[in-house]
Amino acid sequence: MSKKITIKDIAREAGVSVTTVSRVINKTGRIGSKTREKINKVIEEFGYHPNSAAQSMKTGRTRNIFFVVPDITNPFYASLAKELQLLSREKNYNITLYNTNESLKEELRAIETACEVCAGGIVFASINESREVIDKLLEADIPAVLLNSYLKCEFDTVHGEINAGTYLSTNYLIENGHKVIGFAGAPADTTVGKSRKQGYITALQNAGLNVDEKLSFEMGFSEDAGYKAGKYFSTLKKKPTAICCANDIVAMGVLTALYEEGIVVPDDISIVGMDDIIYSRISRPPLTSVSNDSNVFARSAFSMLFERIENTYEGEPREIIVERNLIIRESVSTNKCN
Amino acid sequence: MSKKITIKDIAREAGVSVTTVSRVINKTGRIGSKTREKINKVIEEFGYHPNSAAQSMKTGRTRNIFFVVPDITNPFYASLAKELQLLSREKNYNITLYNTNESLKEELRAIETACEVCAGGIVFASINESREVIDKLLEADIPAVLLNSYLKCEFDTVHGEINAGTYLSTNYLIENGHKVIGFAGAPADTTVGKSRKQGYITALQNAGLNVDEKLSFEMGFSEDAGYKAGKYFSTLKKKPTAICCANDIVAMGVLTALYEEGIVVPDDISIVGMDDIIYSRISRPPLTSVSNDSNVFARSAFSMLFERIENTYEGEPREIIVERNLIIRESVSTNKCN
DNA sequence: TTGTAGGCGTTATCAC
DNA sequence: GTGATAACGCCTACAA
Repeated sequence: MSKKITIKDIAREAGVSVTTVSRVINKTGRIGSKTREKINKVIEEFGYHPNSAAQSMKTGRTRNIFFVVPDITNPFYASLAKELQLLSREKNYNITLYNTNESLKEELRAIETACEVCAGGIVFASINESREVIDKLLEADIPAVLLNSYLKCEFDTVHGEINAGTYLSTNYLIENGHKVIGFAGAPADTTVGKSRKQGYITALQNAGLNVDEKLSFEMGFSEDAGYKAGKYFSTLKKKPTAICCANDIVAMGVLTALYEEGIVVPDDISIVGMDDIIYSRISRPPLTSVSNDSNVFARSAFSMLFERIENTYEGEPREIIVERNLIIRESVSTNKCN
Repeated sequence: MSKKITIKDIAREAGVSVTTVSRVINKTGRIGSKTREKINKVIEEFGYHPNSAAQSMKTGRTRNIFFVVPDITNPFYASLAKELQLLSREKNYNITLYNTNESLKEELRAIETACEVCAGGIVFASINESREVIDKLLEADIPAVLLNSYLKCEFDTVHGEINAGTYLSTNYLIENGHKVIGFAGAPADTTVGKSRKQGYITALQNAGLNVDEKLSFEMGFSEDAGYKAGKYFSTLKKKPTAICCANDIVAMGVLTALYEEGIVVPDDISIVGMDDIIYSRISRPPLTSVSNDSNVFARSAFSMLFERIENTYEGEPREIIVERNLIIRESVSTNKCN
């Protein structure tokens, strides 16, 4: 914007007052159609755009939504970001990306920052729900929606069916005759981690199978954690015949470790992942996984958020549950009976 | 920020004028150390943060840098975004994410949007350089750095060695005895696409090998494009013994198609990728690739951008060239002589 | 070294 | 329907 043209220039040029111009920009109040046309023409002609700093100084809000994520490098969140940005653009909003690295401190700081810049909304994704975050969000008084939070709270949330993902995948393993099943990946001290572990345990228990803590390797959601888990399992005398992984990235790490150890998947050990990231299709073997549709997350979050922003909905907090489905590929051996 | 505290509140509480407070905030002008301490204490105590809308209304700039990318879903850009955000946070800047989907129209719109919100800087990544973008950037008059642009222009740039990536990988293929080598992926009408193709061609020519257009399948940087390329190559009577892929994602698609067709990599056909995304390690076989260090990109871009923002450097446009290295894994058969 | 006052571009509250 | 005018919170000459 080389020469800044303001609402005043438009008003002068159109021979009206700034008030009137402001009114047609914001579509507020009644305006004669001839006046409106005239003004719109001038706006068009001059390529005028309202200065958003000035706008938000008045309104105390910017057209800017904070997207707070544990790790943008995770394809699930990257896709989410992409869709969110697309949706936001249609409403003339921008997306501010805030990567927390799964740290509570950063999550809190993200909210503070959102306040400082008067963010118009927050889409908050975490692997660990905490009352601290919610309180801070409340205090911030910015419309927000929580992703992957199972906590009952004051905000709209969208999440997968609780515990369902690993339940589905573990159950599939059981159906295929597996009885000694390992669990890899999720950090034990996070909400999402606990939930994933619980799905695994429930499936085992429902089938009357033992839960053996030696068969759980809970470290983190990274490929590195998966790699270590794979190494660990390969040292066991009584190896599992299958491993349920907390997400696909972890599964990839497990795959790499097993490959290095000369263990063949799925012939020796079966693997299931979770999230169905696009790379699960191209792994060898293609990874059986559980869907976690980022676009559904994005759209649900977005529409709820905007109803809050535009005061279209002011009722009780809502909860959208995203269906999960087993995606069967080739990383699980069938009819294993040992 | 429930109750908004302003600079006035701080001034009143500290028993000084707003000017003085403003001065200590912006570290401008001389302030008595006792006064400064007092003010800082009050600021701390009240948890005061300057309203950035008001600030930028004065300065005409926000602490906000636009990160414009073709596709945030590409791990290279996702890592870049992560690092960029980390760096920015230290300077109290935020990252606005703008995904262009490789469309010129969106790229232009991104720049307009950056103007509207008075962005403090732009990091612009494209697979296609165009004078139009550069002119718009110039007109926007916002400090900017270009990623992957080889065009000599008015902005600082950071890019890999021109044509070097595919030159390196193709050459490696040649060294290992391959003579019939395909090229997969890059869209022919983009700068980056052309550059990658050129590296491939140069390597061939240097080795006195024929360039056969039938062995080029130029479609796009997506996995899907790679998949189609793989299918295409598998239908050829005279199949290549190796394929140079324009990036790793394309290579992944090729791998999938070849796998479906029962063609074994690297025994039947060798594959090389490019960018060394983390998933190339976990593909089967692990993919031989060429490094493209996103962290180096991020840090170089960031430091140059901030020197512009802070007027620490005002000289000629600079150009940072990021070294590329061949990463040898297992997707290339050695000693192929046919 | 510190304070006073004006203005940045909008929107909102009045009047007309 | 339309127009003056007062904020919004901050920065910055200019004064003292």
